[in-house]
Amino acid sequence: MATSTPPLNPLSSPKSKSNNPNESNPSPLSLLRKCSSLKEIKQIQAITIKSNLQHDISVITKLINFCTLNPSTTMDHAQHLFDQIPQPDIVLFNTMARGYALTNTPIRAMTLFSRILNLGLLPDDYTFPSLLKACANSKALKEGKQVHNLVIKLGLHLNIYVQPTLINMYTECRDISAARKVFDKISSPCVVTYNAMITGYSRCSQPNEALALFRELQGSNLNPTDVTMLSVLSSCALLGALDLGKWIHEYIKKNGFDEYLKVNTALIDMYAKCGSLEDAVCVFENMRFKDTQAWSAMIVAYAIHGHGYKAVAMFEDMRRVRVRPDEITFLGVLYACSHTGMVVEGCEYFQSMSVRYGIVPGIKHFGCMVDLLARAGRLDEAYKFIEELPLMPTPILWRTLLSACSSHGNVEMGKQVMERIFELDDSHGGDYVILSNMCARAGRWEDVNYIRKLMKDKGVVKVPGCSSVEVNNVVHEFFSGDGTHSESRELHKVLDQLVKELKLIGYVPDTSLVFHADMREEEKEATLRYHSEKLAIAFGLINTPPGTTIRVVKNLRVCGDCHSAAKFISTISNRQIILRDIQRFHHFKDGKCSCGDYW
DNA sequence: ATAGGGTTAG
Repeated sequence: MATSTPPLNPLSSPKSKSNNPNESNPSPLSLLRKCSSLKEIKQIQAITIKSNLQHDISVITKLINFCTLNPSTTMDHAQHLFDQIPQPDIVLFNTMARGYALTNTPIRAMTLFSRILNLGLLPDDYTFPSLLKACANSKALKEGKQVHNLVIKLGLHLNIYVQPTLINMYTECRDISAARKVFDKISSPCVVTYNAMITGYSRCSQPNEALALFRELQGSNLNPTDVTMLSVLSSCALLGALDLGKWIHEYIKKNGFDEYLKVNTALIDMYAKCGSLEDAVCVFENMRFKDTQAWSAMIVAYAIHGHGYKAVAMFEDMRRVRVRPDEITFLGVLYACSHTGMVVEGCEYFQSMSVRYGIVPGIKHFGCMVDLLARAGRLDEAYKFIEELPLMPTPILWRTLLSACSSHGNVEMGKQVMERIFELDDSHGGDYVILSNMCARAGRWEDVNYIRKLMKDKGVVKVPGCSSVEVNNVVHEFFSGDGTHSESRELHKVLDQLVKELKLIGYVPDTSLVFHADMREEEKEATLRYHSEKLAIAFGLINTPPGTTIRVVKNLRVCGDCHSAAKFISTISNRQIILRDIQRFHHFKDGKCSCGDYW
């Protein structure tokens, strides 16, 4: 009878099924070959019904497990199968929980968990990794802690599969100290647990801690893995420390990790973010096989270095060799367009994203579009664009528009936008600073005073500007007006002299950017002169041999006056200055910047 | 039958 069914490829062989239908252990599971599409799963399901196995819990578990191989399209079906089982066992629950964790539907996972407890079933070491992953995905710290408590109660905190997910849950919920507490209690962590902790540090922007733990791992008798290298490279990228990154690259080559596709992608990212586009290109070109992620990393690399046209050309190459772009590729392309003023092209790519590739634009794509329009001065269109969004706008979208209002000097719209931001979040110091600077430049001092008072009343603080420069493998940090660095006195003198020389070749300090309205002109100039970027550049100038490129990393957007000064410094000192700010790179050379002043 | 850490964007 089985032979009369139409040919079905997922079946291993119809013959074996009719061999011994009533033997004690015919293992119907052996008939099920791995499959993941809904169509294949339904075909197999039809066979289980024919063989009257649709109530066999192990068969259904297997089917549901197939659904978790491709969960985004098959989990609804899994749910359907699951609902028909009157008394699921713990294995079936675990399988479902895994699917929910992978589809990012943590609430369903937690509901499942309550059901397990209510039924009096005992969750085991297979249950918790999925549950914790679900909590991590949804950043549900409260639920995560509950699960953690139960893990301890059941004595499963020693399980090597549970430990990394516990750490991962805490770091994804941004509770890094809780994660570290878990880590410290483990007597001999395995390499996966180390990786979870190192990754946690880098995801929480604590690259130095990540690197310290990597060194500890090197000192142990465990061997780092490719995953370790991904997090370590990500940490180098955060620091912008090129020399360190190069050292890690050597280590990667020596240990054969350069065979891994993802490690190479992370290398491209690291080199790009450490300011060496050439090295990023070199890694990319040496890759034998390039996937979507590798292409995306390279597109982003060109984009953040101001080579918008090159980034777009890369995208066209990618299409030519038939690598499918994903939502992140498009973020890179749109970013490139907005930072190069390619408004028409940007709009076209935005359209083609959904029309040709079926990618639903997310909030970040909309953010790129706001930036694209607003940067180009089409402020009204950008405003309308945000208002007509199918999603709830985040303060980030309005903030993007606010920056553009500032660079285009549109105070009226700036105020309007600020109101919209305040409806959502009034605790962001940077917003006040932008608006205040705008008003100051327009000479509206009463507005400036009002904004300052508002900040004071609400207790809003602005993030201090901080710039760092790497000299002889040591990263030196400077804060605005900083007098703490050991060489600061000398540095101030150097800057005083430097600014005098810069003025001779045409530099004019832009004192309208100084926040305090009631300062005298000389005081304002002095404040400007000791901005963190300038301190870092000056430190680089006096501590490196002539002609060396100076690489500076800043935590905020570069200030307009420092941008202007850096151009003049590149001329006067005959140096290349590469400055990474929170958004992108500025390459200063011969009095010009790679951003073309479009920022 | 079921299980851990992951790059690219922001």
